[in-house]
Order: sequence, then structure tokens, then C-alpha cells
Amino acid sequence: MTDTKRLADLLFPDIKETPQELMDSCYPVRDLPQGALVTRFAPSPTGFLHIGGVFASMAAERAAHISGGICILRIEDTDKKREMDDGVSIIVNGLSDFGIRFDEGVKADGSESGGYGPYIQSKRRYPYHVFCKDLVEKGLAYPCFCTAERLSEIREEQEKAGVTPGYWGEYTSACRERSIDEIEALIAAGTPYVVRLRSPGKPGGRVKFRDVIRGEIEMEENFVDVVLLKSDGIPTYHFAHIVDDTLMRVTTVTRGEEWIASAPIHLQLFWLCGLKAPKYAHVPSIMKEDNGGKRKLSKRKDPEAAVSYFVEEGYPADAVMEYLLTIANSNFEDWRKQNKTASYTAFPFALNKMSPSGALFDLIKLQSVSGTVISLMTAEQVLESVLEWSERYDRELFELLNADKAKALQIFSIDRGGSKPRKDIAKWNEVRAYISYFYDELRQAEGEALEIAAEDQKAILTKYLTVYTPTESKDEWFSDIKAMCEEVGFCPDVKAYKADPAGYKGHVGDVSSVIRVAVTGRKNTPDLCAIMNVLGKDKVTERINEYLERI
RNA sequence: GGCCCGUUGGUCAAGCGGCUAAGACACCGCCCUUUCACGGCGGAAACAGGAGUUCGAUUCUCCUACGGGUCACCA
Repeated sequence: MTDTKRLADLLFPDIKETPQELMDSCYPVRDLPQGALVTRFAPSPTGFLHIGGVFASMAAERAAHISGGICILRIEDTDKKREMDDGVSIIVNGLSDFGIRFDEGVKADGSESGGYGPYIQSKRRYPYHVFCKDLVEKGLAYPCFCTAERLSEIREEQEKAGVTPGYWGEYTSACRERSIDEIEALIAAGTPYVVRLRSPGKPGGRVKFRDVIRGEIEMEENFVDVVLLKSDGIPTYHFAHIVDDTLMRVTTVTRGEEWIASAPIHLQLFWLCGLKAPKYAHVPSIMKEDNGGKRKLSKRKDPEAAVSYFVEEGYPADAVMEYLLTIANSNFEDWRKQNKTASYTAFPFALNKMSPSGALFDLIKLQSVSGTVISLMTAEQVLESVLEWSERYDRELFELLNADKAKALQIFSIDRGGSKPRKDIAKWNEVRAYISYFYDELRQAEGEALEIAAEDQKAILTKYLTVYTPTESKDEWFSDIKAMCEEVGFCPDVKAYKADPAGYKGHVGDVSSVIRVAVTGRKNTPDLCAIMNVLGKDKVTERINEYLERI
């Protein structure tokens, strides 16, 4: 028996299978249509869902589904230190709120679905060890007994000498060349160890690969004996990535651009394991404007880094997705113009059309996208969404709307549904202010002030009270107002007024404004006729009388 | 510091050797209009800098500057 074979059995006495056997028996090639992508999103259960995570997972999910493929949600919990109790459910629920659906993997309650699992790394010890044993047997990996102290010594030395830090070259000699007997004794004595890659790389060596988003990338090859298995037998990200994405038959790895730097390690690992590397798509980070510069959105400094921010503010999930799509594929906006009412899921998303540079997150543009999304909703959809949102974030508003849904529906129906819908609401937390004048409970006592003389306003309103008759017809409603204009010294026709401004105190628009302010307290509102119909004659009269007393 | 990625109007961005350098958001003006919107029309606004390759560079190469990332028994 060769030494490496002996070593492999010593390190992994329970492993009898080879990687190939494992693959053949449990992880068969997927039966998918030509060109179908298998992608995955693989977060750590830190309990914090970053908007960049939504961006990356959206790219993975869209790319898979538009190609007729599969998208997997895998949990990377190989580091227990960063784990949080309900970390998994926060992430899964968070993504699901945004309409990102996975075909396989971990669900919110921690259960799993799919035939290529388990999908939680801490439950995948066995396959990792199968692959690791194979590497040891081939002489490509070895146990390292260096202590943390020894490692930091090495680091200091290297820093002083100005060479690349890391476990490589001459610094590995202690463990790389240990005899099998020595190792056996150390292990028998219970000495902790990690398993390291015996990297064949050399400083100055080059690797090339093709990134789906960035094209050709050339880098220095890996020459560090990176850790494959930590002392507790759990793999590092690098090794887990190789094993998982191979076994799960992932075709395209989408991940943050911060991983580009370690791609040479991964490529080398795939090569040494005799495996075909997947395609890589390194998606750009989402940036934030900061003193004229750009920087990565930070979880500490920027509230909008957490997706919970968008939920709390009341941005519809679709709006956030649409916005993200506009920065992911710039042709999305053109497509949207051609397909105004289609679901964004019909958009032919393409990874290779993503821009390689990090986009600034533009809240203003989000507002605009969101306003459009909401303007296309029906009153019923709006009410339902507002109810759902306010139940959690604005109890008072919720009670009010819920108490009289028919009225709420009437309110949300105003100026909605036509070919030119208003875009007054961009997020649900704006609804309260938008509809406040429909409810005495929400209305501010003082309304906005008009620049029309008080006595003229009084004349207008007093007169209007005598002619006001509720009507569904906007034309009738408006002709009533026109008809009374002359009597109070205002011009019923705007053009005529402009031709002879000296002849009148103002025009019909001014008259309407007075009524508007008296009834709603605002200078700007949607269709006033509709508003008055929602309020009803009694309330309108009451408001006008109240206003009359005030001025 | 080494290695890598990036740099077109305020922002997001088309462009892939020859264009008056698209479009969207924001901004300004006009039109429509009972207000505000919506919509329509129009305006201002950009290839980081320098060499080179070429008949011709936003586009290809190199250098510089700036921004970002990465160098763990973290992902």
C-alpha cells in the first residue's frame, strides 16, 4: 500500500466510496433541455439579507428560469461563528417576499426539497470527506498540524520579508514532508490538524478563465496550500464550493465580484479533482454615493442595504425587482416600454448583458419605477397591498381602511385605470398623507393657504353652497362651477381670462382652487369631483362651512 | 504593498474601429389642462488623463490617476 493510500485511510477510515461512485449513485446528470442553466444562491445564515444578495439571487433565479433550468438555494453554514438562530428563515422569507422562487433547496422552515441535497453544508460532511480522501490518496492534500501561533509567526516573517503571505513554498516544509508514521503518532496523540491542498502552483504562474459578465480574466495562479478541511472536519468555502456545485450539477456559478480573487484557487481545485469547472458569472456590487465617490453599500451605515428597509418603507416587491432589473440588464427598460403590463418574469434576462461595474443604488429612480408599477395596479390590488403593509407598519391607517373597505376602494379608484394613470404613490408609507383628507382622523386642521382675497373666497363658497348638487358626472359638476363664475367676478373660461386679465378677479381655475382647498385643505389633488363624491354631500358642506368660519 | 476588477452626461446606461455618441431617472422650458399629476414636444448635460496601433479611436495596446475588491481553520 502506498503511503498516500495509507494516509487517506488513516484520515478517513469510514470513507469507502470514490467521488465518481458517489456521483453516479446519488447525483446523476440532470435531464434538462438544451441550454438550460442550473444556478444557485448560497448565502450564509447571518440573519441579514443585503440588497446585493437580492440582486445576485435575482440574477441567478432569472437566468435559470428564463432558460428552462433550475435554481437552487443552498445554505453555507460552514462557519458557526457568523450563524444566527433564525438566519435561514429570515433569508428564505426575505427572498420569497421579493418573488424569488427556488426549485430546490432549503425552505423557510428549514426543511428541504430536491434530489441533490442535502442543501445545508453542515449536513454534507460525508460528500466533502469523500472528495477530500480522494485528494489525499492522490497525494494532492495532506494534514497540517501547525498551530494558530505558528501560522501568525509565518505571517509576520513574510510581512517583514515583503513576500506574499500564506502557507506556501518553504513555509510548508514542516507539514508537507511529514512521514506517515509521524502523522500517525500525532493523530494518535490527539493533535488537532487541518487538511491542506498540496498546491502545484508557482508564483508567477498564470491562469485564464472566461467570466460570463466580464469576459477573459487572467490572474496569477494559486500557489498557496489552502485549507480544505478545518480542524473540525468541516470544509472551507473553497472546498465546499467545488464539491457542492459539482454534485448539484450547477452549470453557472453566480456570486459576488469579491470572489474573483479566489477563482484561481477554485479553478485549480476543479482541475486537481479531475472535474470540469462550471461557468462563472461574478456579479457587481451595489454601490452607494458617498461624498462624491462610490463605495459598497454598507450594512452598518446604510439603512437601504438591508432589504427590510424596502419592506418597511412599503415599496412593492415587484417595484424593487423591476428596478434591480433595470440596473442588471439595461435593455429591460426598452422591453418594459414595449410590454407595459407583462410580468417582469417574461423579460429575457441575460447574465452576459450585465454591466461589470458596480451600480450606484438610485433611490430616486426606484421611486419612479415604483410609482409606475403602482399606477398600473387596480384599486383592489392597491387596497390589498396597503392593508397588508399597514397592518404591520401603520396600525391606525390599517384600522381606518379596514373599517370601511368600500370607501377605501373608492378613494384608490380615483383617476386610476385610464390610459394615463396618476403616479402619486411610490410606496405604501406615502398613502397616509395621500389620502389624509378623506378621513377626519388623519386630516390636519390647518389646510394650505390660497392667495385669493378672503372676501372673494367667501363669495365663491357661499355661492357654491347654493348651487352644489352631487353628481357622478364630471361635466355637470364642472358646468355648475362655470355657471357661477360670472356672478362672483371670475371668468368661466381660462383662455378668455388670459386675453383680458383686467376684466376679472380670476378664472374658473381659481374658483375650483378655492373649493378644493376648502374641501380638502390642499391646493393639489386628483379629480375634485370624484373626491367630493367619496366624501358625500354632508361632509362637503360641513367642510366648506367650517372653512368659511376660519377665513 | 502584490494580484485582480472597474472608469461614457448628476445617476443608470447603449456602443463593441468610421454615428450629429441612443434611451431612462432627475433637472429646466413649452403644450395639454379646473389644481397637481399623467402625457406630448423641446433643452442643458458625457467618452478620467497621456502615449501608441491605425487612413480613422469611446471602441484595440501600454502607462498614469481615481474608485472598488482580495490576500483567514469567514463566507
